[in-house]
Amino acid sequence: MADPTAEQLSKSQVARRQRVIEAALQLGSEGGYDAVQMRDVATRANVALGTIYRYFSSKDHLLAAALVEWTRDLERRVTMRPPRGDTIADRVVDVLRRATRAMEREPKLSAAVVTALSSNDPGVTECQREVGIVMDRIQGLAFPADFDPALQARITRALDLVWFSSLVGWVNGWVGIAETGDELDSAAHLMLDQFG
Amino acid sequence: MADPTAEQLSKSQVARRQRVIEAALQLGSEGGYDAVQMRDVATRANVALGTIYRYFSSKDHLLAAALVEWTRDLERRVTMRPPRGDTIADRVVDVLRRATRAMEREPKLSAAVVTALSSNDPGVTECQREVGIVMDRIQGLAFPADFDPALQARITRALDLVWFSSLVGWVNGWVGIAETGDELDSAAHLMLDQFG
DNA sequence: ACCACGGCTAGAACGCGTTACATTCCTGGG
DNA sequence: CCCAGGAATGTAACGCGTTCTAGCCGTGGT
Repeated sequence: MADPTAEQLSKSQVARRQRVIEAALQLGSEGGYDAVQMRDVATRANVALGTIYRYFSSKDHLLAAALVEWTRDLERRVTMRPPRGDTIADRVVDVLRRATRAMEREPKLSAAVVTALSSNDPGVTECQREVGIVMDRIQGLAFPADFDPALQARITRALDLVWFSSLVGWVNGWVGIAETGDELDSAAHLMLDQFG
Repeated sequence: MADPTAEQLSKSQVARRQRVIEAALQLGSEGGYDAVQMRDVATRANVALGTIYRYFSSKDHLLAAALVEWTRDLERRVTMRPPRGDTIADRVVDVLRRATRAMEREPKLSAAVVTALSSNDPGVTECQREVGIVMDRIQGLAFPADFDPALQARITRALDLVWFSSLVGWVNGWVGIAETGDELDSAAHLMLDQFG
């Protein structure tokens, strides 16, 4: 079943699934996308190759699922230590730059999961949606409570798109990590400076 | 050589290269990315499999090169019939929507080339850059001549990123084509309504 | 305690991008 | 006109994601 959220998994099954994700994370952080080879993941997770495909519909789905976990971690961290800055734009940029910095710390792994996220595998679609939702929530922490929700949604959505493009550009080597941050910065200010 | 722009190609070589691209376009428009199989491209272009790799470093590079040609066509069309609209935002949106509509007419092919464009193949990087440059020029047609160039570059760049994300979202089935247009619309207005 | 059933395993097999190799063709310089 | 050398051909082979098969194991219902 490609969609684990719909099923009741036994304790050992949850553990197996987690072992698989962890194996993928390890291999990915060591050698990037290409180094995450399904046979190696299986070996390292002490699982049969076919078993992986019972939990994930593809290699990309597996890596995308890992990114979902990562995003949730980020949300936790940002919630713990809320964004700093005088203006909305500053706070939004603060949040997005924190996300970028976290990825910078594991460049190979980040490249791997971002690559996976732009696959058209159906299993990935749900992960993509999930990541988008969490990113929206995270950015929401940078807005004042009385900000017009519809407007906030539009801005947040646009910044999600810019963020995603920037990441893809970075992992594919089109731009350096610094430009990535600058582009986010620029876009956020273009959209937000006109408001408080 | 993966970079045909640097070399002097004989007449028959140019023709061969073009046959390969055309074969890829045909297969792509019939069945999308997966249907563009290198062996089939070779057969249809009356070329040996290995020959394709003399001109393109990968399947993705081949498809990306096709997109570059497509983008140049778009530029020609937009130059012929300049963007319409009262405000800058309207004109920019007009241009971007025209691009989107053109893709809508060949959904399978568009999905194929956009997929290729987000590959991390080194040969693709140059195509990506080229597409970006052309898109910037096209958008430039929507700005008045006296608009601040630095500001225009920032806005154009951000819209490129939004455009790219939207396309990826569309070809991967995350959003419908209508939302794609709306997202561009929204972002363009967010950034441009504050100016003329 | 037993049986049936569904998940798990090991491993083979398939598809397609990519590469390698031997051979033939074409072209431009002597 | 001829020859050297790069380009093109046809085909086999490789790598890795994915799928398939056959058999084993463990668990939950009777």
